[in-house]
Amino acid sequence: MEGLSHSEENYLKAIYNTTQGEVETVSTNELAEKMKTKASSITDMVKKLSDKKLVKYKKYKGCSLTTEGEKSALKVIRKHRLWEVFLVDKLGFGWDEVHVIAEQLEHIRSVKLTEKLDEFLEFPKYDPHGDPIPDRDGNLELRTKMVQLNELQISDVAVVIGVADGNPSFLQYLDQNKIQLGTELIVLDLFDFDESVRIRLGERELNLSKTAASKICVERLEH
Amino acid sequence: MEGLSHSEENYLKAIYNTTQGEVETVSTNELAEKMKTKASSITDMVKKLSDKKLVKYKKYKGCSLTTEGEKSALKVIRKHRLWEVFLVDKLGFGWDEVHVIAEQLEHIRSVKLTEKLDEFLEFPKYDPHGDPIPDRDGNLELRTKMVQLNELQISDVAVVIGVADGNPSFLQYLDQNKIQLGTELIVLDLFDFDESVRIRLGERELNLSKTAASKICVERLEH
DNA sequence: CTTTATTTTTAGCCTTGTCTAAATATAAGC
DNA sequence: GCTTATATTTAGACAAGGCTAAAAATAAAG
Repeated sequence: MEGLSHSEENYLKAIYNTTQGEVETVSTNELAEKMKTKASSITDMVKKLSDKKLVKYKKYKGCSLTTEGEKSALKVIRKHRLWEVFLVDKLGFGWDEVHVIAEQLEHIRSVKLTEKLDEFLEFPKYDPHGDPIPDRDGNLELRTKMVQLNELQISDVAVVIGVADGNPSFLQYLDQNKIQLGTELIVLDLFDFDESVRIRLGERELNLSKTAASKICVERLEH
Repeated sequence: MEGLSHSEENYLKAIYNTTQGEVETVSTNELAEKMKTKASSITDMVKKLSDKKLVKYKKYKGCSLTTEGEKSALKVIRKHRLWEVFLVDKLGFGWDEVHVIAEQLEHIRSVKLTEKLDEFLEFPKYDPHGDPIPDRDGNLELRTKMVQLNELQISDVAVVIGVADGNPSFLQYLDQNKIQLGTELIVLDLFDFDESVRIRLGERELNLSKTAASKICVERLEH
C-alpha cells in the first residue's frame, strides 16, 4: 500500500511493454533480456510482485499484469512520457536524448507534481515519439489508424505519427533524413527482393530498408 | 569516480548544511538527529565517505567535508535549488511545498539536464526561499548584507530576502501574514521582556515573536 | 583523580535487489 | 517415448543501508 520501489516500477513497466500487442504473457528469459538482468532476478521479483497481486505468475509459465499491476505500470508510463514532453518542448532536448533521463524522472513520487506538469505542458496527448500519454486514471487512447510504413502500398500518402523503436541511433538516423513526427510522405516503390521502400518527402526521395520502414509508424491520408 | 548514491549525496548535503556558519565539524549525534537516523548509521557512512576522500573524519571527533566533498555537496544543492525555482515559478507550487519534491529531483543524474534547466529558468540566482544557487562550478555567492529581522533597531527599514527555516508550517505562517521575499518593512518597536518585534508592512502592523523574527532574513535599506 | 554519564563505535542482524551455480521442469529430436 | 537441450527455479552469497544492543572512548562531576 505504501508505494513501489524504483525496481518494482521498472519491472511492471517492462512487463507492460512486452505484453502489449497480441502476446498474453512474458517468459522469464525474455524479460531478463529486455531488462538486461539475469533470469534468477526476474523470478525473485516476479514472485514478490505476485505476492502483492500486481502480476499473475505460474511457475515455468511466464507472467502478466493484473488489473492493479497495469494501473501501476500506466502511472509510471504517464510520468515518463510527460517528462519526455517537458524535456523536448521546454528544455530543447532532442528526441534521441530524453529516454534515459525520463527513466529517472518517472520515479519521482508526487501526484500533484504530475498533474501540475501535465497542466504546464497543456495536457499533451502524445510524447515526442508519438506514444500516447495515459490520463490520470490510466486510460490510454489506442492508435487504431496507425500502421507501419512497410505495410503501405505504392502511391499511398501518409504522415509519420510515431516510431516503434526509441533507440538513439535509429532516432538520429531519422533526424539525418529529416523525418520527424508530422512528416508527410508518398510511397513511390516497393522492392520485393529486400522488402525495402522508396518514398518521397516533399522534394526529396529516399530509400528505406525494411528494418527502418517497419519502425516508422504512419497514418494513411486520403488522396 | 562513478557517481554517488542518493544516500551518499544526502549525507554530504547534511554535513555541508550543518558545517556552514562558524562550526568546523559536525558530531555524529548531531548529524544523526538532523538526518533522522541512528548514530551507528552515521558512523558507517562517514567512514565510507572518508575512504572516498569526500569527508575528513577522526574517530570520536566528528567530521567535515573535504574540498572534493564540498564540490559534490554543492552540485546537489545547485540541482535542489534550481528544481525549487522550477516548481514555484513554472508549475505554481507554493514555497512551502517544494522542498520534499526537490529532495527527490536533486538526485537526477544529468549534467545537461541541470544546465538546460538553469537556462530555461533564466539563470536564477536565488531559490524561492532566498538561498543562493551555486553556479556550475560550485561557486556560491555569499549574502554579506543579510541579517536576521530580530537584529534590527527601531525605525530601521528593511526588505525580506530569505528565510532561515524551510519548515512548511513556518512558511505557511508567513503566507498568512503576507510576508514574502521582497516584502518591505519598518521596525516600530522592540520589546525587551520577550524580545518580540513590532513591524509595519505597508498599511499593516504586526507583532513577531523572537522565534519568528530570527527566521526571517532581511537586508537593511537606506532611509 | 576516580566514578558516573554521555557519545561514539563496533558487532551482528535484517531487507532489498542482485548474481552464480546447481537442480529441476519443460521442450525438441530422433 | 526416451534422451538431449533449453528454460526456469532454487539455494546460497554479496553489497548497500539501516537498525539494535553491547562495548569502548570521552566528558562531566564529585
